Amino acid sequence: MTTTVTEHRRPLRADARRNHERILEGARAVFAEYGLEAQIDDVARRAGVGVGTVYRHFPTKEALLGELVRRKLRVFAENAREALAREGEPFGVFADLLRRNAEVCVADAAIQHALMAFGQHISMHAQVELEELNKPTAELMARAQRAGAMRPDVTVDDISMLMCGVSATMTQTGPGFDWHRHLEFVIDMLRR
Amino acid sequence: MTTTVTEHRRPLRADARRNHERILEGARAVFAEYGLEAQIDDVARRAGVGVGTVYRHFPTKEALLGELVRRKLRVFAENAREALAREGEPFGVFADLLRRNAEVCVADAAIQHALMAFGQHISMHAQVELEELNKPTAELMARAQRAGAMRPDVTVDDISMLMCGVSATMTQTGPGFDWHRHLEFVIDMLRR
Amino acid sequence: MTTTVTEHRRPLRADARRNHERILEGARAVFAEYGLEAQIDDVARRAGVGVGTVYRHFPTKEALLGELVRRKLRVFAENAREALAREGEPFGVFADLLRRNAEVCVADAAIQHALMAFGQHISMHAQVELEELNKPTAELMARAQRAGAMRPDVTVDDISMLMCGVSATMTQTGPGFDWHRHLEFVIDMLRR
Amino acid sequence: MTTTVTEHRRPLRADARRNHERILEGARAVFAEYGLEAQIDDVARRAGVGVGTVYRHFPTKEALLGELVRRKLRVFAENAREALAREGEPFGVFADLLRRNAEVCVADAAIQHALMAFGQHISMHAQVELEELNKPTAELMARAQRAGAMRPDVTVDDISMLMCGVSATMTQTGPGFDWHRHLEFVIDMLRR
DNA sequence: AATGAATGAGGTTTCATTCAT
DNA sequence: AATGAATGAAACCTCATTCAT
Repeated sequence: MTTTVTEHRRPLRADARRNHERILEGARAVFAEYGLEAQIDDVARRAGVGVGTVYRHFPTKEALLGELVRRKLRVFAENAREALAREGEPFGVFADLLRRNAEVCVADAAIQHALMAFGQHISMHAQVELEELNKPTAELMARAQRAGAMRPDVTVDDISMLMCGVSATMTQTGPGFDWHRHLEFVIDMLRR
Repeated sequence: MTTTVTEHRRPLRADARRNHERILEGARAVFAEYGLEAQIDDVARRAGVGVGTVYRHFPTKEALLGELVRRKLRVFAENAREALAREGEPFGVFADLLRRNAEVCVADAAIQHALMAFGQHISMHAQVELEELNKPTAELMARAQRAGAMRPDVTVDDISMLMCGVSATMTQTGPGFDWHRHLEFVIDMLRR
Repeated sequence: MTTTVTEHRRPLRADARRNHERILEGARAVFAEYGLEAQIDDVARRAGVGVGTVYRHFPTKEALLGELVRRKLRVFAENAREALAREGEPFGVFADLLRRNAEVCVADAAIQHALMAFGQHISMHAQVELEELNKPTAELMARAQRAGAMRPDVTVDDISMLMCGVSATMTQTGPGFDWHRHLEFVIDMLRR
Repeated sequence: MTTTVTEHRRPLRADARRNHERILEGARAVFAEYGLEAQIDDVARRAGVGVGTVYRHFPTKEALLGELVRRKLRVFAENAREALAREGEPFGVFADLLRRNAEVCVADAAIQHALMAFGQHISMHAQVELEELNKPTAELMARAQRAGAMRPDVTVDDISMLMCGVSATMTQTGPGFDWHRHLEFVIDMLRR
């Protein structure tokens, strides 16, 4: 098995790096459009490369999905760090972070499906990214809790768990289902 | 297209009825064990019948899943009607119903996956069962709301939506994920 | 293997005989409509009996087809015997027989397909009927040949062969294909 | 839908072209040996490739059969063009063409079956090839007719039709069936 | 004798992954 | 490093035939 590019063993050639991006973006697009059953061939076509190239960059379909998930988690983390740098009423800042990340999620709900389908495996494949997300999040929560604006018994893991629930609503189109509403229920519940 | 048994055109022969049950039970078991990608052949083997028999009863994999889902919804509805007949503090009765139904869910979380995977389609295939569930549930909620123990703006559809979130936690095994905890958060949300 | 009804081992009960007819007629109809890939279930449904009943009467799909073919050959033979009894110019009488039998054929061209698909097997399954057909046909041909109106080198087998060709045109819908025209060519071939 | 090779979108890679040939040849062989019910797996095995490869080249069994038929028609056409270039008594040249093409046919009579089974569809899938065949054939016939050696009322379409009849004899093994004899009847009939 | 449910070998097709070019 | 053709293990589904009722 060859060294995967994502492990950054050595700096990539410029064109390889460009392909890497195009594949990831293509994957995001086709999974968003056709769901997880989209085929690697579709990803390749969308990315404008051959299947072989996809496999050179990601040894397996699961690995590709995994990277998409990790990317998303990195965006979440980035947003969290930004929130941390922001001035303002702590609970409001935190609530806005949840709203913002939810918007990121909904952009391609299929990745959400991936997150679910992966189930237990995800924590293994995104350990690092999860921690990078949890660190600033925990700090934001601590601030809000110290200010007496957030339930003191809620933990970062609870947030992941509850937000997974909100994501589930995104992929579901039940009668009267509305993830914005779901999210506001969650935020309300966290308050005080 | 052949008449599917589920349409109850005519009373089934004794052996057919028995097989129908065995198939459904077998399906529940293999989906619980191997997830949704379990194959019809596996279902057949587990049920102790030939593949053809499975296809005679359920023309397609989706139809089989659909029936499993409907069955589950019927159990939910049954529990709701029982709760309605029960004496006691309205909110507590309702909360217990949620807890009880959640336990039913977790028995075979894979069906939950099906519920998710179905997404938008489910409401079409389980219209009737959903209504049978919603009727008593709405009545229970109205009681709790009249007693001032439940948020007055919550609707039955909200309950479905929030419980789907809880189900998502069942299928996910994140760090610190605990659906009991998720459920209690939800119950808290609904209070007053 | 059970005794097939077609072998007339013992007189059939009235209802069995009726079913036998209905099955044969149903088979003729569905094979004519859907071609040879029509299923035994279709035959049974059309005949208004269960599959099991079809199998009681005909041990196999091929046997059913075989009987249909034999029936057709019996009609041909019947027509040939009638022609033999008729007065008139020998070649004309013979040509009319061919035209008449061709009309019988076209009624359900699918049986023709069966005749073709069977290929080499048919002569084994319809030996008797073929002879019953060939006897009067040979006599008719001899008359025409004695009268100097038909090529003297043509044999009964040639007629079967040439008429199979005409049948092929019936099942084929090529551009400009017209079995009436094909048949008249054949009749011309035979003349003097 | 993937681009089928037969559409000649771009020059095939050397190995793909080789496989294309091998598949076609394998198909010809197994259909000749086992008839039309030969399976794609058999074709693949005979060609020494995987099933997937067969499906990459021909999206469906019918497509594969179709190409075989078209190939055969191209050989017929090629022979017709050669005959056109030949010196000699026009009717004799034409008769020899029929004999030659009949020999091509008999090489793998199963394709003939395909031709029949296709029935009405064939003209749609082989329009071009049919015209390529009909053009020189019509010219050869015109010559013979102008020379007063061929019946003036026969058309190219009649030839197709009559030759289909001869082909039927090839696939049938009735008692006394002999396609050479059938063909000579046809040729005789066309004379003058 | 009739019924139709059950059977399961067999058929077509898909698609993640490998490998020759 | 890139390409896309090749692979073949599955997956789904059909249907001639058997067998319990």
